Amino acid sequence: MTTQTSEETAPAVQSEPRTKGERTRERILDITYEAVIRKGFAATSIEELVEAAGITKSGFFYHFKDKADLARQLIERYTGENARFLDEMAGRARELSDDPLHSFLIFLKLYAEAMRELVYAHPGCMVATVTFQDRSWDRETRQLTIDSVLNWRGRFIGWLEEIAVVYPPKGKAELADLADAILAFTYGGMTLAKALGDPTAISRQALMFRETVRLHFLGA
Amino acid sequence: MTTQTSEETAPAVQSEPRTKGERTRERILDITYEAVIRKGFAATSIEELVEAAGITKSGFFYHFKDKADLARQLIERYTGENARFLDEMAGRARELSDDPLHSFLIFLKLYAEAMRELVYAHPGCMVATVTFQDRSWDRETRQLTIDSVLNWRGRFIGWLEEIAVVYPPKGKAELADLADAILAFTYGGMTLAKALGDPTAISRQALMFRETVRLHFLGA
DNA sequence: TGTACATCAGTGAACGCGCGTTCACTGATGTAC
DNA sequence: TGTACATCAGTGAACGCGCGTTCACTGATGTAC
Repeated sequence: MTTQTSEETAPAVQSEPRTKGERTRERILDITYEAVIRKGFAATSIEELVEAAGITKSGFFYHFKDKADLARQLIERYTGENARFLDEMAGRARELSDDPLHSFLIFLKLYAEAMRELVYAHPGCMVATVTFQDRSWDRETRQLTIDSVLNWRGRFIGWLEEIAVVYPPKGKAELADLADAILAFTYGGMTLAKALGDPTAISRQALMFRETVRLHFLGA
Repeated sequence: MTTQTSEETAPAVQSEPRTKGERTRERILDITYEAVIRKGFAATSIEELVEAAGITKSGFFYHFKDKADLARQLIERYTGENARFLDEMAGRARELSDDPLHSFLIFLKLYAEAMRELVYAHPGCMVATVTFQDRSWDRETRQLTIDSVLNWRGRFIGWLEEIAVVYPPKGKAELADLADAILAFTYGGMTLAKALGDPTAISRQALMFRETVRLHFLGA
């Protein structure tokens, strides 16, 4: 019974899961994500997850070895999703201009626009949650998020170096600090958005940073 | 027995506690702060706190009505400490210059310097932890942190308006967005500092923002 | 096309441990007369 | 200066509940022959 035709609340894009088990697993991860963002990992019980997912606790342990395994799979999924999200945006920006500076400025504009809607749904949110929050996560899981941060930091630095070749910087700031600023205003903006209840906080910070980049490479 | 002469590990400044009970209460709050920053509130048990404090669980309940009461007292204390910290810094900056812009730039410099050492010890850290993290905190407690954020946001906006009277802005950014940026790079910088294991992240962001402010009001 | 077996995707009941909380009691210190 | 009582700052033992985890079992689907 209760064969509720759960109307396919598909989790984003990514090759839609084939088997029934896959779908259940994805559903649990969706529910977990939402709960962890709201309350933290330690405060999220398996009991509430399985109730929301419409299975039993033992069903949960069919899909996940233990709670730490759930954490690891969650982070793997969302660092991946974050990477795809940024990749696609960077790719589109590169297509719209051959000039590295202009494509970077386009990227920041696209990013600001996307952030107006995403905010909490944004997978990068998990990074802030993990690094900030809990030593509930095991070492391996924390390392996954750190790696993803370092990866994108490195790519932003590369992009900025590419720009600096064409446009010798007018400002004093280090390129690494500019790259860090993207990460900083994203995580800080999320905190602010939550505290102020204003989801536009991140995109406004993104546009301010865009101006900083313009001034840094082009001058006034 | 075990009258360990606990060598007075004084908690910051603020009118040192007179009675024995006061000292114990402060000690518990110190220990709680450190644990919450590391692991989150839900993941922090009363048992571990009292063990570190060297009392029994029932001793804890002499000082705190329940766990939510501990949370509330913790936040009250650290929003207060944060306010005093910023107040003193703003006060010193105002003393060093009568000009609102220059005193603001001095403030940012002082802030950047202070952040090089503080990072995790910084009481503002609790804001990020509470707003980001846990719905473990009750409504009253969350409101306390939101109020403190809004309070400082308002003061920064006021200061920037004062500057704008003397120095008509050259840049496009809204003053409110500039004010938000201080909060954003602080919280974002903390996330970054933790993720990268680099405590200088915040102060570098502070100095970058300082440049942005300079350009906004003075031009290139 | 039918039967045998294997795998998938779970169920249901029970477990032990730790956690927040309570409650009756207590030794040390402070205050009144 | 000594006694009576009150308050402070806890202790120790017990509680029940929820949580993560296990284990034996099961119905539905897939595959081999």
